[in-house]
Amino acid sequence: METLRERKKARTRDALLHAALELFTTKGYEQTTVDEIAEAVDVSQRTFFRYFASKEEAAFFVPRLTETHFVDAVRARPPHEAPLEALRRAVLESWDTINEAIQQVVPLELHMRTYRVIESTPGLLAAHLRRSMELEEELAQIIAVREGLAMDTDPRPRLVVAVFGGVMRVVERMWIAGDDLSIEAMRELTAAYLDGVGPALAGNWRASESY
Amino acid sequence: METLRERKKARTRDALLHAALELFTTKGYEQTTVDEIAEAVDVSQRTFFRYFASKEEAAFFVPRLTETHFVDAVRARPPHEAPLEALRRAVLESWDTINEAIQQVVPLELHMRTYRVIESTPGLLAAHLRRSMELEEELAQIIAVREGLAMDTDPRPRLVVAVFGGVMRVVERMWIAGDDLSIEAMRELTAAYLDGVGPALAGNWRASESY
DNA sequence: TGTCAACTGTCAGTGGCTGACACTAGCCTC
DNA sequence: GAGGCTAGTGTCAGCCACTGACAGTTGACA
Repeated sequence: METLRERKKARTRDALLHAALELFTTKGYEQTTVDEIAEAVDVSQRTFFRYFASKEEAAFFVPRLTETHFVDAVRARPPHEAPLEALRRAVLESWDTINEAIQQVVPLELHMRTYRVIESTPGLLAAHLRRSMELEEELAQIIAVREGLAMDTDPRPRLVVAVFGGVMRVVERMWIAGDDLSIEAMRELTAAYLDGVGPALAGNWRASESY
Repeated sequence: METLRERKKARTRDALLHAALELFTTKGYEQTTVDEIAEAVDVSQRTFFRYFASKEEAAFFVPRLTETHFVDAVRARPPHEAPLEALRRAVLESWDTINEAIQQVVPLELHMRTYRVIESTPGLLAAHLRRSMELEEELAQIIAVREGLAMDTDPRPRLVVAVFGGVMRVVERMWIAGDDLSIEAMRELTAAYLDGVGPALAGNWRASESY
């Protein structure tokens, strides 16, 4: 059974999160002070910092969920798949299931708006990239274990993951820049770009005008 | 002719830069306050912020030089080279010439130490990654022009550059982690990893145990 | 040499973040 | 169901990065 204390805690945390994201997406991240967030929920500033280690952490609360979700999907991939193939299937698959998980915490539309804020706020973008790098390190670890390799001596786990991460960041960018924000659009971009890497690296682009 | 004012200005900027990097590398970036840096040069804190927009900017003063240097090298590549080939040659080439340029501003050894601080300080690492991303955007632009493509519709410029950037970040990581900090070691890593990308993506690693 | 502009110091203030302490409210035991 | 225990909170004081405003100083240039 859930105690009253815990329910109360969860409620203020949710309230703080909502207030924060709502303010970030309306008046901008840097223009929003922690005092304002706290005031909107009617708690002290000090309390905000007991729930979130920093103002930044509030912005990345939902993204953190999706990352965990994706990592789990990679871990669940059958070991006979080649590394890049496993990563590819894991992303495509995790998108189908992640939305429900998000919506239990925050309206999907609010999360989308937040994502835009992250991409357009220098400080948040920087933090996002560092988080991506940490995630890549974790993925490389998983791949290395799958393939029975030592990451210290063999760079290949990190290389595939780095390439994969690079492509995914281009996908994010193009997806957000475009006007079709559906999951399907994202799936198509992902598939197309991952397929496009090989040819793009080869480099005789003038011969094959496929775009 | 150089005026006295300008010389004086250059001298305080150099002094501030040196003091900052020296403090960063000895007691750590976050443990160093701007007041300490200013005090070491015997100027007011306000003056520091007139030379550097932020504490961060001081840490990235030298890296910014090397980036510009590298971008110039890419621009100078003959247009018949394939994109990835041009990028590859540009890095390898720019390393040979960059060191002199650095040493005119800061002792090479101090710069190395600073680089380590950047990689191990979360806030600086995040900033570094964002800078890398901006650099990649610039490179993609150059590539797009070289190949006569529109970046809005054709993702290939961004894709090659993203892959290239990803590999270079792995190179940085492994190079700093290793114990051979010579330029030659870096050249070898770069060449090996760039060559290794294709095979690593293919994925049947168990067949070819080349590492 | 005197005037103008650039450079600097001082001061006051904002915002993110932290430690310390006192207080309140839910929990658990007797 | 009254007691103590403890988790959660508010208040206060303070650090640090950073900024605007104003006044003083010092190099440039006629």
